[in-house]
Amino acid sequence: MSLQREGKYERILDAAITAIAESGFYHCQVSKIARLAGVADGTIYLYFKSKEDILIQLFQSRMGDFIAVIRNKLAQCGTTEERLRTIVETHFSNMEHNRSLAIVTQLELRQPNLSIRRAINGPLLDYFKLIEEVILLGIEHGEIPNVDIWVARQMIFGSLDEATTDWVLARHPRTLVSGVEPMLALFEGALRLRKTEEKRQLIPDEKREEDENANS
Amino acid sequence: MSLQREGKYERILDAAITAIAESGFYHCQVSKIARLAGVADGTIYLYFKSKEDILIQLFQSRMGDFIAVIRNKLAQCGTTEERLRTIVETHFSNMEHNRSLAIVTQLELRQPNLSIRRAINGPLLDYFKLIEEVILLGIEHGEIPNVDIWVARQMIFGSLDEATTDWVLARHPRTLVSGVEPMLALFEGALRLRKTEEKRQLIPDEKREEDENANS
Amino acid sequence: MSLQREGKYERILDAAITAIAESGFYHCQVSKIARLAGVADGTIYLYFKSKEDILIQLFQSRMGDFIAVIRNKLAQCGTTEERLRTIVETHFSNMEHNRSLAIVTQLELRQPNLSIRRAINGPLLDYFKLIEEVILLGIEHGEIPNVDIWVARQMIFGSLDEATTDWVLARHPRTLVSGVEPMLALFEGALRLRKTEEKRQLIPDEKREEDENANS
Amino acid sequence: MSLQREGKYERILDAAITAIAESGFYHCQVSKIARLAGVADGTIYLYFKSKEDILIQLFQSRMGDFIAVIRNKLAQCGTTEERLRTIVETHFSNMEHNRSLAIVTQLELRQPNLSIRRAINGPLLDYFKLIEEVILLGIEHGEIPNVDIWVARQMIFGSLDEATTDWVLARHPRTLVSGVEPMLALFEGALRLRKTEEKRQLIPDEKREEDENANS
DNA sequence: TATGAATGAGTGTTCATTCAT
DNA sequence: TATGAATGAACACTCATTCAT
Repeated sequence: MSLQREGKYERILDAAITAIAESGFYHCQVSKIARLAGVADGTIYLYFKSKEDILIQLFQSRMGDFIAVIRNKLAQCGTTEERLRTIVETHFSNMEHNRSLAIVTQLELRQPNLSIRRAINGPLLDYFKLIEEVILLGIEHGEIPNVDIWVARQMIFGSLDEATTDWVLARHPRTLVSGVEPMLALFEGALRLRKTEEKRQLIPDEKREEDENANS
Repeated sequence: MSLQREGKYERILDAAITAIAESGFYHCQVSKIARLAGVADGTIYLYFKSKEDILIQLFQSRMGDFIAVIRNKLAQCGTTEERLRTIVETHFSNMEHNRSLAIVTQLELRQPNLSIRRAINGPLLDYFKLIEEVILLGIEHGEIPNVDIWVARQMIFGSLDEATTDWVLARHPRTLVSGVEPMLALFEGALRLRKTEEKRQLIPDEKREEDENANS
Repeated sequence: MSLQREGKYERILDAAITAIAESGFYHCQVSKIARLAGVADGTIYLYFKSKEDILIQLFQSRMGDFIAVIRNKLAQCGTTEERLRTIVETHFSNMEHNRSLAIVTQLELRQPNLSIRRAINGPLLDYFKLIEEVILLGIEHGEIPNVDIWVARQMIFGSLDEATTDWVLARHPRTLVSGVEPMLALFEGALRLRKTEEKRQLIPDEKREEDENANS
Repeated sequence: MSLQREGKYERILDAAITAIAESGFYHCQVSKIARLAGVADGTIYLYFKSKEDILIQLFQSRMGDFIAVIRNKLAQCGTTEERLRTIVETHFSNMEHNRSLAIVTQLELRQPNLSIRRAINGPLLDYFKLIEEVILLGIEHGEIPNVDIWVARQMIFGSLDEATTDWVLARHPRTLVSGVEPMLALFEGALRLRKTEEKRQLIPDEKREEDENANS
């Protein structure tokens, strides 16, 4: 029974992603979501308080999953370079593999509606914190000079977000993941990332100077 | 501000910015805009085809002004460093001095609605092109290595946009303009900007004037 | 314009009486009232806050008229007997001549709904006060012994009300006005009404005693 | 009150009285009745055809009890005075001791809904007949002059009903039973009741017993 | 141009009832 | 009998747009 409940809950959420991505939150009728989910209109209200609540739970659930995945991957990274790469790669590939969710995230969730904003803020701030932790760790490890963490986070998230929106709006035929390397290069430059090869103590100082020259 | 003298068109546009910033595009009634503008509901439809059309013309008009201002300022810049500074400063100060417009721009214009998107794309692509030109010029002048212009533009616009959204949503008490310097530092790092103070010592005045002419 | 407004207001009220009498307040759709009134659904909401508000204004308006009529007639009565007759006659004939309004009054307005109750109480209490004033005047004039005014009012209104409900529900084929004389006889007995022939000073005391015997 | 031992039918009926008295018939959900009764929603439909049927059976059951009680008490009365007193006292005390039932009876049962009306009519007409029998007996016994029985019944029931509604709506802080004596005085006056204390002095005991047998 | 009363299509939500278990 | 998740018909109300003045 509980399994069926969960089944319907997820089906409604998936249907909502598709429906909202197609028509936008305001133009998408609850009955359309119900039809896509294969349930009756009224059934929606056994799982969600209101139409707005669908949007909120949708974001909290999917963004929660997303952050959990990134956190797991980050735990296995040894350097800031790897961590940045993990964030960019996971962000882009996740969005690319779930275009409807990306549309909802990039467009529909930018609501001025207060209750929606409040509900969205939680998971979003988690993501921000995660990015900021990576920067802070880089500074502590001496990989990054003392940058303004807040602004650095704005740059990283803003860039990923804009690239995703660009892709969602199909302003450009490129795949999202094709932007991973150039984006990473920009981030490393912006953060003056000192590649941590020396940590492994295999690389002589001269080599490092070459790298720095290449970067400048 | 003389309510009687300004054209009704402008008054309706200003009223729309205020009203939409307050309640969001979908929750803001045409009659509210009319009331704020001091005109009858029907009058709106003498100047605008539809409610949607208000949003579109609003963005086109204000974004057009914004781009014109930046273009003017850029014409007077001699270096990529100055040009980047101009963009960041103008973007932030414009948004900060017109919070309602910023709210509309940052939140309300992210509509998946196709006709709105199409109408918004024009001015936005102008802005993108403007940023890309600055990067391209930097590359041509040897101030910037060969970066992926597309991705660089995504980073610059995305960062400015995210910082503005952050400020609009008051996630942070800082003023927007306080982010100018750190943001610029990041951009310069990301673009591996070769500061052109030395350059000037290498290039004769005549040459520099040619560059400036090319930019104007 | 104001005339047209009033025209529609009244038309909606009349339509509501008919529609509610037919189907009951809860089963009667706003669109049915609109159709009967010859206006669009939305027009209703230019004149009334809500469906409930229609019921409230309906009662306040019609009951107000009713009380005004009775008050006028009472002002021309010289004796308690005449006043009681006026109340019974007016109550019955008004109801009989406006069956739909009677249905609404007798059945639909008995709502436990608090806001409806509150709105109804005003005019109803006016009517109660009017009845109580007649009784009080009778006591002051020595036409009625010292009865419990509150309970006397309950009896008078309750009897009129029940007779009206009986008639509305067609439990009996009699006309309402055919009940005027027997009802008056009951009221006069209940109130031990001393007929005020003596006031006219034409009738000797012996006659009065006969009357009293007949009444006992 | 042992929730487990009472039959579910009775528990549902009691729950319905409480729930309907609180929110009114139309605003009271079947699921609320089920919750109060401690049964599942579906269980209601094992005992009742529909929500409407609950109201109908509720009235028929409770009103049937009420009439049976009055009939029993009336059988023990020797005079019309006693019979009237019995009706008024029982009516008021029953209502006062079961306020929720009174609310349902006074407010919720005034439904124009035909099927409800029809179902209610049965027990109500029984009550009416009972009152009319008392009046008729009074006339036959010479205690009451020849009054219009129909109208007299309307007066008696209407007065009791209005007093009860007054009390239900708390328009007055008095208890209901405090109205017994004044109400009785009014009824006796209205019916020109000839008190039978003297009568008993005229009639031998055997005769009185016959009367009582006739009544039972 | 300007008005604002009137329109009526459109939809989120409720809740009595059913039925598989 | 008993359950309670699921159903889906039904409806009050909103608001962008029109048009007679």
